[in-house]
Amino acid sequence: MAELDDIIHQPLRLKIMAALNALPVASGLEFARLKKLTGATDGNLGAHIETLAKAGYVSVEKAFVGKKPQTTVTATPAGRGAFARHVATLQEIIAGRQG
Amino acid sequence: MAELDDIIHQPLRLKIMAALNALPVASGLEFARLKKLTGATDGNLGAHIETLAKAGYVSVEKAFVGKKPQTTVTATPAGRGAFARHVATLQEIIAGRQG
DNA sequence: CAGAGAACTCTGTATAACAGAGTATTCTTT
DNA sequence: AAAGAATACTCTGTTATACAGAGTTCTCTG
Repeated sequence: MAELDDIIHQPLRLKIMAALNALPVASGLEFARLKKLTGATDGNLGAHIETLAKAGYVSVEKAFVGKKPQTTVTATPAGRGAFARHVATLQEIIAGRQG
Repeated sequence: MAELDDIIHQPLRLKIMAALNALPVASGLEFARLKKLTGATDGNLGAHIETLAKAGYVSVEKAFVGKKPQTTVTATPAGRGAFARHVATLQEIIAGRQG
């Protein structure tokens, strides 16, 4: 049976990757938006973003916008590829193909 | 964002539920077949089946067939419902609907 | 410099996945 | 009856990690 990507499979990270993957290539989401979207505490969210970044699935850009710091997270091509494969594997399992 | 079913989300249990869900209602799979399908060790597989049984998602029937013990696992209506909801939630997340 | 806001980093707790060892049950063979 | 084989557990110890919340860093404002 097909193997799922452990990095992506965790619910919070799956949500992050799905949200980023739905965006046009090379655009991202801000930390605050992701926090609202996922409902995670900021410590926890930061840790998961780091896990994704270490895997090379997202890139993180920090900047000051106006007077406030802003972190933007963007899916990398590798991240989009891994997400697509993960989804394909999920669909295969869900469909009940028992090969 | 929609919440996933923790019981079902775990990879091994997802595979078990998907395999059982694909069968005609009221038919099940034997322990040995599930073991082969998932690649789990028997201790681990037994533990996951118990978790699913405790949640009311599967029923477990033990019998002797010929000279050998045989355990058959079957998805309950509740299990099928939970699986369907879980899949719907997954699809929603994967589609990137950020509501 | 005090204070505010954003995004961390760190720490401790709790959960739980997993492999592998040992056990119970049943039948077969001797 | 005792030994052995097969199936499916149950138990144990290790390891990983999710998570909340506290404390920290960085920048700008007043």
